Amino acid sequence: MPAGVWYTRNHGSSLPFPAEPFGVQRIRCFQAMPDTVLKIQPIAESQSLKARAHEALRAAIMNMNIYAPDAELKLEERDLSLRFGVSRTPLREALAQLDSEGLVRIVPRRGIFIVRKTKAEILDMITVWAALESMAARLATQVASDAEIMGLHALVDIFSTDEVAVKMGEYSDANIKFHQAIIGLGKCPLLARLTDDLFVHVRAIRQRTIFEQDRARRSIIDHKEIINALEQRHAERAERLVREHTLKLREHVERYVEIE
Amino acid sequence: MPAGVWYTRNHGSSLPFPAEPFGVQRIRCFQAMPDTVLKIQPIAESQSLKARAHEALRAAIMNMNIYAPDAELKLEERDLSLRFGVSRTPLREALAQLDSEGLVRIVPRRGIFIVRKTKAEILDMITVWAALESMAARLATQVASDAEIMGLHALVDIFSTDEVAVKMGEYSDANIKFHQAIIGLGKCPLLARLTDDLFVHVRAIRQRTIFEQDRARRSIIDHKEIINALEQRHAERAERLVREHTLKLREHVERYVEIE
DNA sequence: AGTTGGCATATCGTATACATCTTCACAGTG
DNA sequence: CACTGTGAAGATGTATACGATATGCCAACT
Repeated sequence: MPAGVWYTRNHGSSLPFPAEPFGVQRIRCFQAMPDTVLKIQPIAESQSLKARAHEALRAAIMNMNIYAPDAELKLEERDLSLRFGVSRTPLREALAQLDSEGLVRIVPRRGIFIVRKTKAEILDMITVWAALESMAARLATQVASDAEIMGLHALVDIFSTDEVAVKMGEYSDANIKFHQAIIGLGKCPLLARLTDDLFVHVRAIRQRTIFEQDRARRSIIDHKEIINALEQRHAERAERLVREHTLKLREHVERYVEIE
Repeated sequence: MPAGVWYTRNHGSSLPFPAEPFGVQRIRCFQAMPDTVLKIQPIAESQSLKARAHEALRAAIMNMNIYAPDAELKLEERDLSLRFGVSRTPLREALAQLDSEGLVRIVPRRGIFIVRKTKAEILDMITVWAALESMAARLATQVASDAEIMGLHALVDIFSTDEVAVKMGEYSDANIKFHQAIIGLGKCPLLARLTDDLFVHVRAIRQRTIFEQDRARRSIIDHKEIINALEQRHAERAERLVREHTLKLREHVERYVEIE
């Protein structure tokens, strides 16, 4: 058994269990594998309070309709601290991260506010989304498997262009999943991470606008064309269709949507 | 003088001076303007220690060649705390931000490490850069002024394709500025912010590769074509040229550059 | 000789304490 | 009546304290 294995195991992870200070007990964590060589899989890093607070806050904000007129946008550290049961320190570190992700804004000495984007910022986000998703589509034509591309049909075909009006809620979900799926097919983790940060806001807009002005029906048509381009491995076309599709959303928002 | 002016002035900013707690003294900040109406420009927010630490660390990391074999990648909180002259708390908040920006990685209980990207991650970053800059080019054809586009010549024309070999250092700078300029012309702040996060790494790669294999000469040719497309307000072409130009870099890195 | 166990030290994560600033209300003044 | 100044209360920014864990060294053992 090479010594390096143990270093690998130890590197970059502290233990997920609260108390287990003994080397011997650590070894017990390793279960005998059927293979002849011990296969080490990295242990999930112990979630620091900071990390957990970050996750919880992010989830909470994403589940909240921040564009509702009566949305409570101010966060109070002491309140959060009490509700999470941790002190302000890890909380503030989590908030600092959310700040640089653009989800909240820390105004020195004034407080922490959930960010409600202005219309201009939302248009920017849609633009960036178009750039990223269209690149993902381009990549997908090169790296996605046929099966993966085929999987997209499930998010589109069940809705005929007529049925859409009936299954509104479902289609809104499927619509959003479709776009996420394309980004996934690009197999570029950074692309996925960046769109994650935009997701809260773009999702809210997609949900809000999908049933305005016949957009759902046209959306399905676009999606089918996109799948087709991907299936044909036509990079330029797939990229262009995705970009144009998202820029249509941008156009629609610019013309018809009033924020606040 | 409308009362609202004062609110505007006070909102979202505390004072940039260390000690000035009196309203009367604050009023002295306002200088008489030639116009009849007092023009208020928002005062830069008082830099919290956190913000300053963030800025300083970011600058320090960006000025460091993190890909040098002997680069010191581990950061120690106490050391930084002493050198900055602030306590660990604001420092840690700054580091939490740098972590979510991807510039450093906080490994619980192990320390804080400046992130050295893997080759795969660098390829991803270049890909994303291509997506963003090409979108910026598209936007630039619509929103940039003629004068702004003309300004790009300054970063290209001074280097003839022959001279490039001579003025290596200068061209490396100009090359990078050219790409930043294009992104600026898109006038989409989000686009600029996202590329900022990629900048450290992409810049390092551009600097490292620009003089390999005749790339500088070809780069100038590409840049001239890009300017031309922008001048003609040809969105599709500008976008395509920028994308292809950056994807050439990606290709080059993938083939010839070894990271670590 | 190489490996294991124990201990000291340094560093990190978190909690708490303190200083400062903002906010809000109300009294005072023209 | 409107505006300005004052003060208390609450919230934030920062410093420090403390417990827990990782690391490195040295001795003991196989």
